[in-house]
Amino acid sequence: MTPMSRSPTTPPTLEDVARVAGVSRATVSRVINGTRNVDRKIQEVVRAAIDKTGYAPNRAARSLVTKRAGTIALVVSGAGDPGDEDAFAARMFSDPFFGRVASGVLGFLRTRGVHPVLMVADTEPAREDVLSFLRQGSADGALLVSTHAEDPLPTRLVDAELPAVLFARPARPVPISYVDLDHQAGAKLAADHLVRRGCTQVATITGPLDVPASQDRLTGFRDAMARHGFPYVPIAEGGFTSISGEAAMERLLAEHPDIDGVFAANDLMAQGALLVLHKHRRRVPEDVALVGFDDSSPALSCRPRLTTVRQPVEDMAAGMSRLLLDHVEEPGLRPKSVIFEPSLVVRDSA
Amino acid sequence: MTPMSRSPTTPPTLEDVARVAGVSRATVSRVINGTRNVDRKIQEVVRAAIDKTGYAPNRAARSLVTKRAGTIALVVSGAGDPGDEDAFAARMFSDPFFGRVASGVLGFLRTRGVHPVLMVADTEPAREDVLSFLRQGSADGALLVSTHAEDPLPTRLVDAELPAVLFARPARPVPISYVDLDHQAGAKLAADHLVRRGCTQVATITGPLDVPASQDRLTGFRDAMARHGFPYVPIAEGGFTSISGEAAMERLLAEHPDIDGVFAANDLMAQGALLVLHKHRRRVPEDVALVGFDDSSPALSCRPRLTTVRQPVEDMAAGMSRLLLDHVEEPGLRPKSVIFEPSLVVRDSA
DNA sequence: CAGACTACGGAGAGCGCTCTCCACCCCCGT
DNA sequence: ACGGGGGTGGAGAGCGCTCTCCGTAGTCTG
Repeated sequence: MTPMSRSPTTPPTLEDVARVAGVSRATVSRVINGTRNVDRKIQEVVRAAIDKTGYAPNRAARSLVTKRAGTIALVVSGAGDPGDEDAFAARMFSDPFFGRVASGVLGFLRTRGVHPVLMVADTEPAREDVLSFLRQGSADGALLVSTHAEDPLPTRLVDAELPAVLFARPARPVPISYVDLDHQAGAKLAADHLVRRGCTQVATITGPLDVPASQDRLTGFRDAMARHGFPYVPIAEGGFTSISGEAAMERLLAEHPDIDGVFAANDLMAQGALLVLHKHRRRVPEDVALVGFDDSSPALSCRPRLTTVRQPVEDMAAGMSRLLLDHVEEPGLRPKSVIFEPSLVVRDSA
Repeated sequence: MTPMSRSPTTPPTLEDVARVAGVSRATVSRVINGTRNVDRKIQEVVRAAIDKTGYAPNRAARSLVTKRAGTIALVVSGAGDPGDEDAFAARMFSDPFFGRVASGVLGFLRTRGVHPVLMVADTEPAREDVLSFLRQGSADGALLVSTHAEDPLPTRLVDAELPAVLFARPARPVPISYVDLDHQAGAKLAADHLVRRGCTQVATITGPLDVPASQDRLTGFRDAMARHGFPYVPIAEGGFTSISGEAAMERLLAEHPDIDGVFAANDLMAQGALLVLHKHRRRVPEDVALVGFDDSSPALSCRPRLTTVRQPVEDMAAGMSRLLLDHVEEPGLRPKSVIFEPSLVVRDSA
């Protein structure tokens, strides 16, 4: 009942540390945050007291006054199948691409003491959830990996003046920061390589044509091929999945049996194409040369291993995180974009 | 300078809503949290005021008094390669298995207003980070997906009396809750299927033998084979990756060229094995029947599609989350374990 | 040596919320 | 008519932290 009695289950507070160290709360706070010069000796005493008490600063209390959560939302956004919300998350998270994004984000944030909260925004309530999460100050900003061209979230975030950065340019113009790849340059890399190899009947499997990245890869590929003297490139649209790649390859083969080179707009679809080419007894790369895009894990687990356009996803994710932290620091900052350069990774398939 | 002037950039607080509604802070709080009966009319007035002000409760302030963060840590734990910390994260997150875990966790939490914070604990500082994150009250508990047999994190979590639940039984006994699969039953499913198909020269590619799941799958497989009259089962140890599966299959083929059935302890290794079998011109399933484990995405993108032992990972992840929330609710709760049943998914490879 | 300035510790006011008390009102029984 | 009790709103005390403001001591300048 004495005032000094404190339940042993209650974690130590700044006050406790201050008492043990024989200084004031403010001083302990200064030592912890390094905000101002504190005498060497006192610093040591305080640190000893921290160790002794096992003190850990309470994040909620700190956030309350600093108005910083120290977390950001990592949002995977897209259109879920109504009635099967989990399927969207499952699909996204099993895409090796997302794994690389997460890894890049984590790698960058880990040194800044910021932590990502995983969120899925595939339905309207889920989007509301993201918005209110940010408005509550539970996260200082949002990193958005959007899969859907008509995603309303970027606009809503901008309207609410919440710091946010996109992975990839939005389909419709929104004044928001993003990182992206020079997709056209990447596609050109693929085209040049195919032509250099001597391919003359080249086709491409595109991604869903409502997403800008797919469009750009297609445009870049066509332009480059045209410049090489090939004005016509057969195309088959896929959906960035292995299965859709198979279907697209089947179509291509049916309509253009003499194909000797294929550019698939991502590795997953290239993997599917490979299966179909095997089935049709086309040797890769001898009969048909195949170039993928992304340089994700399937590129390596395929046989032959995929020649592919490398997207520096981890770097892009890190860049996206950096951009977001900038926006969090300085709320007025106007939107920026950072474009990364792809590179060709030559392996066995072309 | 009048007291009513409030910067327009400052988000509205409970106080503001109360003023607009003409009631007290406490009443607004009660309406929002539904903690006590509030007069119908007043409820409506308050809700109108909330809409009008665009109020969103400040999470930090709430956490400060409720001592609940409303978030949990989703920790991927293992041993990183020193000097290349990011590689670990990259590997883990691109494993389709992890994607399913994340998706299951998210699916469960989404309805409870709890959010997962993604963390990697591959190095000592990273482990410290996880621990202090929890001790700071930034998260109410931890979900641990451990890949490493000697992972010290579970013990440290228990010692610090922090709520935590593991995915899979820890290698060394620790008084902690976990969900797991009946791996032995799963392996038996594979063995029975292979024998039923008429295989007589059956081998297995195991996971790393220091992790319990690998041991159990091996033991279960051997026992079942023995019961079928096959006392000897050649084994090759892999590392749960596609590459390691290739190497293991090569070894198996070199030492036992007459093999006609293989059980791989996960789909990724089965995928690798498939590549090697193709290379050696063994038809699957005609010459060699192959059964995987997990039923993850590679099982479907392989050709032939993999017959595999399905692990209900999403359900397990949801169960893990539920267990954790129970522990958060009731700190004294003693450890529980929940074991899930596998099932056989018959496709084309066996 | 006065005056001014620098360096550094302490006091105390909040940050926005929840929750315990307390006050009040109205309805009931006697 | 009056006391008791259930239902409901308000007041106010913190939760643990940061940060501004102030005080004191030591240092420098002319």
